[in-house]
Amino acid sequence: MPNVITNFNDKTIEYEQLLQNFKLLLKKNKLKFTIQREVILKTLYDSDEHLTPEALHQLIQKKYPDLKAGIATVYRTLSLLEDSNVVTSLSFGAQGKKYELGAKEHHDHLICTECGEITEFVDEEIEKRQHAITDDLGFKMLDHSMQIYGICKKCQAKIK
Amino acid sequence: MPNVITNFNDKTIEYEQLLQNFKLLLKKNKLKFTIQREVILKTLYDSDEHLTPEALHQLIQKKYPDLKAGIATVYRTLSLLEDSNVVTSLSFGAQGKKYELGAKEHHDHLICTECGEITEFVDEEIEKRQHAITDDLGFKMLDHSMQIYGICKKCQAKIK
DNA sequence: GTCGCTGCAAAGTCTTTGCAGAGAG
DNA sequence: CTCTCTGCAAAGACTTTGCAGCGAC
Repeated sequence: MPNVITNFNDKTIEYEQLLQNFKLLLKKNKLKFTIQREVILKTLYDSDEHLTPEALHQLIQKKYPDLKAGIATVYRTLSLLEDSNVVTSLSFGAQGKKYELGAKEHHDHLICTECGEITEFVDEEIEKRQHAITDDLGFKMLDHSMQIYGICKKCQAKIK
Repeated sequence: MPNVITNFNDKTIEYEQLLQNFKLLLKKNKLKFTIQREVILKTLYDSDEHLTPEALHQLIQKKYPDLKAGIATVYRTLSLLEDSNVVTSLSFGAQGKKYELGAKEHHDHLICTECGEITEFVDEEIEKRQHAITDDLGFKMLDHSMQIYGICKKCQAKIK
Protein backbone atom coordinates (compact mmCIF):
# COMPACT_ATOMS: atom_id res chain seq x y z
CA MET A 1 0.00 0.00 0.00
CA PRO A 2 1.51 3.31 -1.06
CA ASN A 3 2.12 6.00 1.44
CA VAL A 4 0.10 9.15 1.21
CA ILE A 5 2.40 12.08 1.59
CA THR A 6 0.92 14.86 3.62
CA ASN A 7 4.04 16.51 4.92
CA PHE A 8 4.14 19.98 3.47
CA ASN A 9 7.86 20.28 3.89
CA ASP A 10 8.55 17.35 1.66
CA LYS A 11 8.07 19.35 -1.47
CA THR A 12 9.89 17.03 -3.83
CA ILE A 13 7.28 14.36 -3.84
CA GLU A 14 4.47 16.84 -4.08
CA TYR A 15 6.14 18.30 -7.12
CA GLU A 16 6.56 14.94 -8.76
CA GLN A 17 2.86 14.38 -8.51
CA LEU A 18 2.14 17.78 -9.91
CA LEU A 19 4.49 17.12 -12.77
CA GLN A 20 2.89 13.78 -13.54
CA ASN A 21 -0.53 15.38 -13.63
CA PHE A 22 0.77 18.04 -15.94
CA LYS A 23 2.28 15.49 -18.30
CA LEU A 24 -0.94 13.56 -18.33
CA LEU A 25 -2.85 16.69 -19.08
CA LEU A 26 -0.58 17.47 -21.99
CA LYS A 27 -0.86 13.99 -23.38
CA LYS A 28 -4.64 14.08 -23.14
CA ASN A 29 -4.70 17.19 -25.23
CA LYS A 30 -2.02 16.08 -27.67
CA LEU A 31 0.29 18.80 -26.46
CA LYS A 32 4.00 18.46 -26.08
CA PHE A 33 6.05 18.36 -22.95
CA THR A 34 8.85 20.87 -23.38
CA ILE A 35 11.63 22.02 -21.14
CA GLN A 36 10.14 25.51 -21.07
CA ARG A 37 6.83 24.22 -19.81
CA GLU A 38 8.47 22.17 -17.12
CA VAL A 39 10.65 25.04 -15.97
CA ILE A 40 7.68 27.37 -15.75
CA LEU A 41 5.75 24.89 -13.65
CA LYS A 42 8.73 24.17 -11.43
CA THR A 43 9.52 27.82 -10.87
CA LEU A 44 5.94 28.56 -9.96
CA TYR A 45 6.04 25.63 -7.62
CA ASP A 46 9.26 26.72 -5.95
CA SER A 47 8.03 30.23 -5.39
CA ASP A 48 5.93 30.96 -2.37
CA GLU A 49 4.72 34.21 -3.84
CA HIS A 50 2.16 35.29 -6.31
CA LEU A 51 4.14 36.04 -9.43
CA THR A 52 3.51 38.33 -12.34
CA PRO A 53 4.39 36.91 -15.76
CA GLU A 54 7.26 39.35 -15.89
CA ALA A 55 8.57 38.36 -12.45
CA LEU A 56 8.26 34.71 -13.34
CA HIS A 57 10.19 35.31 -16.52
CA GLN A 58 13.00 37.07 -14.69
CA LEU A 59 13.14 34.38 -12.05
CA ILE A 60 13.51 31.76 -14.75
CA GLN A 61 16.29 33.68 -16.43
CA LYS A 62 18.08 33.94 -13.11
CA LYS A 63 17.64 30.30 -12.11
CA TYR A 64 18.24 28.81 -15.54
CA PRO A 65 20.56 31.22 -17.33
CA ASP A 66 21.29 28.79 -20.12
CA LEU A 67 17.68 28.16 -20.97
CA LYS A 68 15.98 30.32 -23.51
CA ALA A 69 12.44 31.03 -22.46
CA GLY A 70 10.82 34.06 -23.96
CA ILE A 71 8.22 36.14 -22.22
CA ALA A 72 5.70 35.11 -24.86
CA THR A 73 6.16 31.50 -23.87
CA VAL A 74 5.63 32.38 -20.25
CA TYR A 75 2.35 34.07 -21.14
CA ARG A 76 1.29 31.18 -23.34
CA THR A 77 2.14 28.60 -20.71
CA LEU A 78 0.39 30.52 -17.96
CA SER A 79 -2.75 30.69 -20.09
CA LEU A 80 -2.52 27.00 -20.68
CA LEU A 81 -2.04 26.29 -16.99
CA GLU A 82 -4.85 28.59 -16.07
CA ASP A 83 -7.23 27.00 -18.55
CA SER A 84 -6.34 23.67 -17.04
CA ASN A 85 -6.89 24.97 -13.52
CA VAL A 86 -3.33 24.17 -12.55
CA VAL A 87 -2.71 27.77 -11.64
CA THR A 88 -5.00 30.57 -10.63
CA SER A 89 -4.65 34.19 -11.55
CA LEU A 90 -5.54 37.13 -9.40
CA SER A 91 -5.80 40.71 -10.48
CA PHE A 92 -4.47 43.32 -8.16
CA GLY A 93 -4.83 47.03 -7.78
CA ALA A 94 -2.10 48.13 -10.11
CA GLN A 95 -1.84 46.53 -13.49
CA GLY A 96 -1.54 42.99 -14.58
CA LYS A 97 -2.22 39.68 -13.04
CA LYS A 98 -0.42 37.49 -10.58
CA TYR A 99 -0.35 33.74 -10.73
CA GLU A 100 -0.08 31.05 -8.11
CA LEU A 101 -0.35 27.32 -8.09
CA GLY A 102 -3.94 26.42 -7.47
CA ALA A 103 -2.98 23.50 -5.29
CA LYS A 104 -1.50 25.43 -2.41
CA GLU A 105 -3.17 25.89 0.90
CA HIS A 106 -5.51 28.79 1.09
CA HIS A 107 -5.10 31.64 3.54
CA ASP A 108 -6.18 35.22 4.08
CA HIS A 109 -4.16 38.23 5.18
CA LEU A 110 -4.14 40.58 8.11
CA ILE A 111 -2.11 43.66 7.23
CA CYS A 112 -0.81 46.20 9.73
CA THR A 113 -0.90 49.67 8.22
CA GLU A 114 1.69 50.90 10.70
CA CYS A 115 4.51 48.41 10.43
CA GLY A 116 3.45 46.56 7.29
CA GLU A 117 3.54 43.21 8.98
CA ILE A 118 1.42 40.60 7.30
CA THR A 119 -0.18 37.81 9.28
CA GLU A 120 -1.81 34.89 7.57
CA PHE A 121 -4.91 33.27 8.90
CA VAL A 122 -7.62 30.86 7.96
CA ASP A 123 -11.04 30.86 9.48
CA GLU A 124 -13.23 27.88 8.85
CA GLU A 125 -16.38 29.79 9.64
CA ILE A 126 -15.67 32.39 7.00
CA GLU A 127 -14.74 29.76 4.47
CA LYS A 128 -18.00 28.00 5.12
CA ARG A 129 -20.00 31.19 4.74
CA GLN A 130 -18.27 31.93 1.46
CA HIS A 131 -19.26 28.57 0.11
CA ALA A 132 -22.79 29.08 1.36
CA ILE A 133 -23.00 32.44 -0.41
CA THR A 134 -21.63 31.23 -3.72
CA ASP A 135 -23.68 28.05 -3.67
CA ASP A 136 -26.74 30.15 -3.09
CA LEU A 137 -26.05 32.18 -6.21
CA GLY A 138 -25.00 29.26 -8.37
CA PHE A 139 -21.54 30.81 -8.54
CA LYS A 140 -18.61 28.49 -8.97
CA MET A 141 -15.91 29.76 -6.64
CA LEU A 142 -12.39 29.41 -7.96
CA ASP A 143 -10.57 31.49 -5.42
CA HIS A 144 -10.98 34.35 -3.09
CA SER A 145 -8.87 36.82 -1.29
CA MET A 146 -9.50 38.74 1.83
CA GLN A 147 -7.41 41.41 3.41
CA ILE A 148 -8.04 43.00 6.75
CA TYR A 149 -6.25 46.29 7.29
CA GLY A 150 -5.61 47.67 10.75
CA ILE A 151 -3.11 48.18 13.50
CA CYS A 152 -1.44 45.24 15.15
CA LYS A 153 -1.05 44.80 18.88
CA LYS A 154 2.57 45.88 18.93
CA CYS A 155 1.95 49.08 17.04
CA GLN A 156 -1.02 49.98 19.19
CA ALA A 157 1.19 49.73 22.25
CA LYS A 158 3.86 51.79 20.51
CA ILE A 159 1.44 54.58 19.65
CA LYS A 160 0.03 54.97 23.12
CA MET B 1 -34.67 69.10 13.67
CA PRO B 2 -33.40 68.18 10.23
CA ASN B 3 -34.43 64.97 8.61
CA VAL B 4 -31.83 62.36 8.10
CA ILE B 5 -32.17 60.98 4.63
CA THR B 6 -31.82 57.26 4.59
CA ASN B 7 -33.96 56.37 1.61
CA PHE B 8 -31.67 54.98 -1.06
CA ASN B 9 -34.15 55.78 -3.78
CA ASP B 10 -34.06 59.45 -3.05
CA LYS B 11 -30.90 59.90 -4.96
CA THR B 12 -31.14 63.60 -5.65
CA ILE B 13 -30.28 64.75 -2.20
CA GLU B 14 -27.57 62.19 -1.80
CA TYR B 15 -26.01 63.41 -5.02
CA GLU B 16 -26.08 67.04 -3.96
CA GLN B 17 -24.11 66.15 -0.89
CA LEU B 18 -21.64 64.16 -2.90
CA LEU B 19 -21.22 67.07 -5.28
CA GLN B 20 -20.65 69.51 -2.45
CA ASN B 21 -18.00 67.28 -0.97
CA PHE B 22 -16.34 67.01 -4.33
CA LYS B 23 -16.31 70.78 -4.80
CA LEU B 24 -14.86 71.23 -1.36
CA LEU B 25 -12.20 68.68 -2.10
CA LEU B 26 -11.27 70.51 -5.29
CA LYS B 27 -11.11 73.84 -3.56
CA LYS B 28 -8.93 72.45 -0.79
CA ASN B 29 -6.43 71.30 -3.37
CA LYS B 30 -6.67 74.38 -5.55
CA LEU B 31 -8.17 72.33 -8.37
CA LYS B 32 -10.85 73.57 -10.68
CA PHE B 33 -14.42 72.48 -10.93
CA THR B 34 -15.11 71.73 -14.57
CA ILE B 35 -18.15 70.51 -16.41
CA GLN B 36 -16.27 67.36 -17.40
CA ARG B 37 -15.49 66.53 -13.80
CA GLU B 38 -19.06 67.07 -12.76
CA VAL B 39 -20.42 64.94 -15.59
CA ILE B 40 -18.05 62.11 -14.76
CA LEU B 41 -19.09 62.14 -11.12
CA LYS B 42 -22.77 62.37 -11.99
CA THR B 43 -22.60 59.56 -14.51
CA LEU B 44 -20.81 57.32 -12.05
CA TYR B 45 -23.43 58.21 -9.50
CA ASP B 46 -26.33 57.48 -11.83
CA SER B 47 -24.96 54.12 -12.83
CA ASP B 48 -25.66 51.17 -10.64
CA GLU B 49 -22.91 49.19 -12.25
CA HIS B 50 -19.20 49.01 -11.88
CA LEU B 51 -17.89 50.82 -14.92
CA THR B 52 -14.70 50.55 -16.90
CA PRO B 53 -13.20 53.87 -17.98
CA GLU B 54 -14.16 53.01 -21.53
CA ALA B 55 -17.77 52.20 -20.60
CA LEU B 56 -18.01 55.38 -18.58
CA HIS B 57 -16.71 57.37 -21.50
CA GLN B 58 -19.27 55.87 -23.88
CA LEU B 59 -22.06 56.45 -21.42
CA ILE B 60 -21.11 60.08 -21.14
CA GLN B 61 -21.04 60.49 -24.91
CA LYS B 62 -24.49 58.96 -25.10
CA LYS B 63 -26.01 60.98 -22.28
CA TYR B 64 -24.33 64.27 -23.10
CA PRO B 65 -23.77 64.22 -26.86
CA ASP B 66 -22.90 67.90 -27.00
CA LEU B 67 -20.23 67.71 -24.34
CA LYS B 68 -16.70 66.98 -25.36
CA ALA B 69 -15.07 64.73 -22.83
CA GLY B 70 -12.09 62.76 -24.01
CA ILE B 71 -11.14 59.37 -22.73
CA ALA B 72 -7.96 60.88 -21.31
CA THR B 73 -10.00 63.17 -19.12
CA VAL B 74 -12.05 60.24 -17.91
CA TYR B 75 -8.88 58.45 -16.89
CA ARG B 76 -7.46 61.55 -15.26
CA THR B 77 -10.64 62.25 -13.34
CA LEU B 78 -10.98 58.67 -12.18
CA SER B 79 -7.44 58.77 -10.83
CA LEU B 80 -8.22 61.97 -9.03
CA LEU B 81 -11.40 60.54 -7.57
CA GLU B 82 -9.63 57.39 -6.52
CA ASP B 83 -6.81 59.26 -4.82
CA SER B 84 -9.45 61.20 -2.95
CA ASN B 85 -11.27 58.05 -1.96
CA VAL B 86 -14.41 59.20 -3.72
CA VAL B 87 -14.41 56.14 -5.92
CA THR B 88 -12.92 52.70 -5.50
CA SER B 89 -11.41 50.64 -8.23
CA LEU B 90 -11.55 46.91 -8.62
CA SER B 91 -9.33 44.82 -10.80
CA PHE B 92 -10.85 41.79 -12.34
CA GLY B 93 -9.94 38.76 -14.35
CA ALA B 94 -9.68 40.14 -17.83
CA GLN B 95 -7.91 43.41 -18.28
CA GLY B 96 -8.45 46.78 -16.78
CA LYS B 97 -10.21 48.14 -13.79
CA LYS B 98 -13.75 48.95 -12.89
CA TYR B 99 -14.81 51.85 -10.75
CA GLU B 100 -17.62 52.43 -8.31
CA LEU B 101 -18.53 55.21 -5.96
CA GLY B 102 -16.82 54.56 -2.66
CA ALA B 103 -19.44 56.26 -0.54
CA LYS B 104 -21.78 53.33 -0.65
CA GLU B 105 -22.41 51.00 2.22
CA HIS B 106 -19.73 48.47 2.86
CA HIS B 107 -19.91 45.35 0.78
CA ASP B 108 -17.75 42.63 -0.63
CA HIS B 109 -17.43 41.50 -4.21
CA LEU B 110 -18.13 38.40 -6.19
CA ILE B 111 -16.23 38.60 -9.46
CA CYS B 112 -16.82 36.42 -12.51
CA THR B 113 -13.51 35.66 -14.16
CA GLU B 114 -15.25 34.85 -17.43
CA CYS B 115 -17.44 37.87 -18.11
CA GLY B 116 -16.10 40.28 -15.51
CA GLU B 117 -19.47 40.83 -13.92
CA ILE B 118 -19.27 42.00 -10.34
CA THR B 119 -21.93 41.20 -7.77
CA GLU B 120 -21.99 42.85 -4.40
CA PHE B 121 -22.87 41.13 -1.18
CA VAL B 122 -22.72 41.58 2.54
CA ASP B 123 -22.69 38.73 4.97
CA GLU B 124 -23.19 39.53 8.60
CA GLU B 125 -21.69 36.26 9.69
CA ILE B 126 -18.43 36.99 7.92
CA GLU B 127 -18.31 40.52 9.28
CA LYS B 128 -18.78 39.12 12.77
CA ARG B 129 -16.06 36.54 12.32
CA GLN B 130 -13.66 39.20 11.11
CA HIS B 131 -14.23 41.13 14.28
CA ALA B 132 -13.81 37.99 16.34
CA ILE B 133 -10.50 37.20 14.64
CA THR B 134 -9.05 40.66 15.04
CA ASP B 135 -10.25 40.97 18.62
CA ASP B 136 -8.59 37.67 19.36
CA LEU B 137 -5.26 38.91 18.11
CA GLY B 138 -5.56 42.34 19.67
CA PHE B 139 -5.61 43.75 16.16
CA LYS B 140 -7.49 46.99 15.62
CA MET B 141 -9.38 46.61 12.33
CA LEU B 142 -9.60 49.72 10.21
CA ASP B 143 -10.88 48.31 6.94
CA HIS B 144 -11.06 45.17 4.97
CA SER B 145 -11.77 43.95 1.49
CA MET B 146 -12.83 40.60 0.23
CA GLN B 147 -13.18 39.36 -3.28
CA ILE B 148 -14.46 35.99 -4.36
CA TYR B 149 -13.41 34.97 -7.84
CA GLY B 150 -15.23 32.36 -9.84
CA ILE B 151 -17.60 31.68 -12.65
CA CYS B 152 -21.13 33.04 -12.51
CA LYS B 153 -24.20 31.02 -13.28
CA LYS B 154 -24.60 32.45 -16.77
CA CYS B 155 -21.05 31.74 -17.81
CA GLN B 156 -21.14 28.22 -16.45
CA ALA B 157 -24.14 27.55 -18.68
CA LYS B 158 -22.36 29.18 -21.63
CA ILE B 159 -19.28 27.02 -21.22
CA LYS B 160 -21.03 23.72 -21.04
C1' DG C 1 -4.90 87.67 -16.49
C1' DT C 2 -3.21 83.33 -14.37
C1' DC C 3 -2.72 78.76 -14.09
C1' DG C 4 -4.97 74.46 -14.20
C1' DC C 5 -7.82 71.62 -17.47
C1' DT C 6 -9.02 69.60 -21.84
C1' DG C 7 -8.79 67.16 -26.31
C1' DC C 8 -5.87 65.20 -29.35
C1' DA C 9 -2.43 62.31 -30.66
C1' DA C 10 1.74 60.27 -29.55
C1' DA C 11 4.11 57.41 -26.32
C1' DG C 12 4.09 53.86 -22.74
C1' DT C 13 2.84 49.35 -20.61
C1' DC C 14 1.43 44.86 -20.66
C1' DT C 15 -0.20 40.95 -23.46
C1' DT C 16 -1.09 38.44 -27.73
C1' DT C 17 -0.08 36.96 -32.37
C1' DG C 18 2.33 35.64 -36.92
C1' DC C 19 6.01 33.29 -38.66
C1' DA C 20 9.89 30.41 -39.73
C1' DG C 21 12.95 27.39 -37.66
C1' DA C 22 13.62 23.98 -33.67
C1' DG C 23 12.27 19.99 -31.34
C1' DA C 24 9.04 16.37 -29.08
C1' DG C 25 6.66 12.19 -30.13
C1' DC D 1 8.74 12.65 -40.37
C1' DT D 2 4.86 15.35 -38.60
C1' DC D 3 2.96 18.79 -36.24
C1' DT D 4 3.39 21.54 -32.12
C1' DC D 5 6.27 24.83 -29.68
C1' DT D 6 9.47 28.51 -29.34
C1' DG D 7 11.77 33.06 -29.78
C1' DC D 8 11.52 37.16 -31.97
C1' DA D 9 9.42 41.10 -33.34
C1' DA D 10 5.38 43.22 -34.70
C1' DA D 11 0.71 44.10 -33.51
C1' DG D 12 -3.02 44.90 -30.08
C1' DA D 13 -5.36 46.61 -26.04
C1' DC D 14 -5.44 49.68 -22.41
C1' DT D 15 -3.57 53.77 -20.04
C1' DT D 16 -0.66 57.82 -19.52
C1' DT D 17 1.63 61.92 -21.10
C1' DG D 18 3.04 66.26 -23.81
C1' DC D 19 1.35 70.24 -25.70
C1' DA D 20 -1.17 74.24 -27.24
C1' DG D 21 -5.38 76.40 -26.70
C1' DC D 22 -9.47 76.93 -23.52
C1' DG D 23 -11.81 78.18 -19.47
C1' DA D 24 -12.56 78.51 -14.18
C1' DC D 25 -11.50 81.68 -10.69
